[in-house]
Amino acid sequence: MAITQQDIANELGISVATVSRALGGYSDIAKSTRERVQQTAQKMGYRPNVIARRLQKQQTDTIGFIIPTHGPRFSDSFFTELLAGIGNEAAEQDYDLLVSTRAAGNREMKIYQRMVSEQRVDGLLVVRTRQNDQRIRYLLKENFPFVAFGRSDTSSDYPYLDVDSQWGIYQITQHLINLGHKKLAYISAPEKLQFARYRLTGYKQALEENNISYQPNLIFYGELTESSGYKLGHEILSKHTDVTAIIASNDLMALGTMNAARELGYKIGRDVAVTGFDDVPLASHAHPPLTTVRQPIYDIGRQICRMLVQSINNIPLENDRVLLKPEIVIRASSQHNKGGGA
Amino acid sequence: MAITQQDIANELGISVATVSRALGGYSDIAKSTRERVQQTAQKMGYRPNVIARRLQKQQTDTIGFIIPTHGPRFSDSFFTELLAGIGNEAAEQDYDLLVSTRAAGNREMKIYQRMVSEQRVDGLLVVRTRQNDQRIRYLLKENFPFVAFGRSDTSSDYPYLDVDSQWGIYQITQHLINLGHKKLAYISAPEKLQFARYRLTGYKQALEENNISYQPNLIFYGELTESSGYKLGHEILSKHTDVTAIIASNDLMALGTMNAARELGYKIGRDVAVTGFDDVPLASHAHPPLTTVRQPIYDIGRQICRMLVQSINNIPLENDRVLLKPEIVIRASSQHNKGGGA
DNA sequence: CTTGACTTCTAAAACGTTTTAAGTAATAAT
DNA sequence: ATTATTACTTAAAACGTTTTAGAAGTCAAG
Repeated sequence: MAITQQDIANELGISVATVSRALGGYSDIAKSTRERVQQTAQKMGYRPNVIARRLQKQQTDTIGFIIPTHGPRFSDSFFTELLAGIGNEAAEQDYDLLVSTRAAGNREMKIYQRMVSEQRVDGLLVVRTRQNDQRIRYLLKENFPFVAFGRSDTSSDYPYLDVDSQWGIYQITQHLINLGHKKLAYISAPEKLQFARYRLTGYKQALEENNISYQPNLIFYGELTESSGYKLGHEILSKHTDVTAIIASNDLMALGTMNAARELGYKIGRDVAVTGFDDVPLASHAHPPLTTVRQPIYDIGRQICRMLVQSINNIPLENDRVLLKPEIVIRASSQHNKGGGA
Repeated sequence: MAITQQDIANELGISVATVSRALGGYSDIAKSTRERVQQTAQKMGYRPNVIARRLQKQQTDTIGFIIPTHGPRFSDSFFTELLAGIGNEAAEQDYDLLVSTRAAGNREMKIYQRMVSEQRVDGLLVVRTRQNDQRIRYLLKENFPFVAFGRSDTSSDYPYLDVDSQWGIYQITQHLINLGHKKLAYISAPEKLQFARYRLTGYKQALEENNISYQPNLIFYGELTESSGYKLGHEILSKHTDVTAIIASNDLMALGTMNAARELGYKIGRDVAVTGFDDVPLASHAHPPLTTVRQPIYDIGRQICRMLVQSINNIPLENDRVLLKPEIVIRASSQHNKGGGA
């Protein structure tokens, strides 16, 4: 059986209250007593029981993070990196991290309700915000602490951090147009994801400013996976042989597209330009290296975690609506182009 | 404030004990009472407080999983997939999943000690087992429930699941030799990882059986990342121009190597064969698709989680040392070879 | 009418901690 | 010598649940 404060108290012939206060470093305990308690605790190998502490303190010192997976073979290095950021920051702040993996859908809300109503965590991290996001609606209704990575369309305010991906895609599109591209296909994230909107808007905005007409049939919707990018890449390049640039809304789809293009005999960078979003480590090592919009994923993880901890502890956030400017990373997948085939 | 059993008891004029037993479905509660309690609980929106329950039950219904990261930009889709398996199985078994991210090293053991001694979890999952693994030694000493993904060299027995990667690499090497390769470089995982040994042994074994002399200078040690594979690929192909096949001990390094090879003007599959290990989704979409050894990562996650839950509940495992035969997946990265250049 | 069996319910203890409110003893001030 | 003040300690309550041990009531059998 584990050693408890009671055991220490018995050993020293004092009360548990004194033990608790001595270990807690309260000033109303004599220095000598405190030291005796600490030494005995050490000697006996005392370790606090966190569950008991949590019950008394009515807080769990735990934050929850529900990873939205899609399908069993869920594999996205974006999330490992984000998780590393969140996990490391949580550890530094002395918080435990409770992780659930759940596909979006009906049973997803059950998890959120469980976390909140059964008081499993003190706060939640919400990622991949969606249009009219029911998770956010729920958490706001329950007045439960949370921080989101991503804005939402609900007008209500809540603390979030987001990357200005409209600006990012705008810049990338502009870059491609500057290179002479006129037929630019766009592979979007699923429409229900909030960031899909922003990115598409950035694309449209760049076209408009350059007097290139927006063609809805050049917009394709993918699932953010490599295999989805691969399929759409094939489709785009076989149906629309005049397309000279493909803008994908994440790196995984861009990599898939690159593979499809190569398979069809295109030389990437020369015959067709491909760009992504995220700058996962894979992007810089792709062949050719992928032009993309860099999100500091690890740091984002750290920062949303830090914001959440502050929010849980009622420390007002100096800025509770953070919008980061991403960085455009030009690499060979969008270079060497002499003007496309239009 | 949340509704407690006390509130229900007051509402109905009965004792908390009755409420608890009614909700717990005990048979010594009259059917009518049980129904009244259930209805009232429902009506009042009662949700159990898991912390209180845990304190009383002296168990957390939580399993811990410490992800060994390397460096801040940790990004490995292997772990997302494993995590998805573990997370989904844990949810099915009604367990919470506590995740920590920590680089191997000194502070790593602190996390394990914390989890165990402060009773934060009922059991732990250990992955990436190492030689003389101190985590395993510690858990065995503490007699704490755990299941490892991977064997270790300690003779002591503990429940584990592992993939017979010696066999896998042996098969892959044999396959390459059959294609006519005679100079086969090998990119190993860090030597301290237990599986690095097994895989290297498989490689040696295949060479030996085919009377190809083992050359220590064809063995290279990488960090399991793409960029590490990329660097080593460069090194191998520039230093050893007679090498016609490169066997990497995971897919990420294989992909990196492929990029290096392509950059150096090699046509993969024709000029040089490259193989990996894992079969992450990326492998099949690489260009050319990567020959590799398939580990069912998601299922492994599910299975080690299931084993752990059984072990926590003292249900004897029918088999507590599972060794899975991996599957060899031949793809284009090792085809079309006409006999190498030796 | 007693006994035993059975059904249904509950008071109290327990889990291990922190907090509250009060107590004791010594010292200083009046 | 009484009263404050200070320094230290602690009994008891609290957190919300489950479990233990037994009470109270009903019914049937003897």
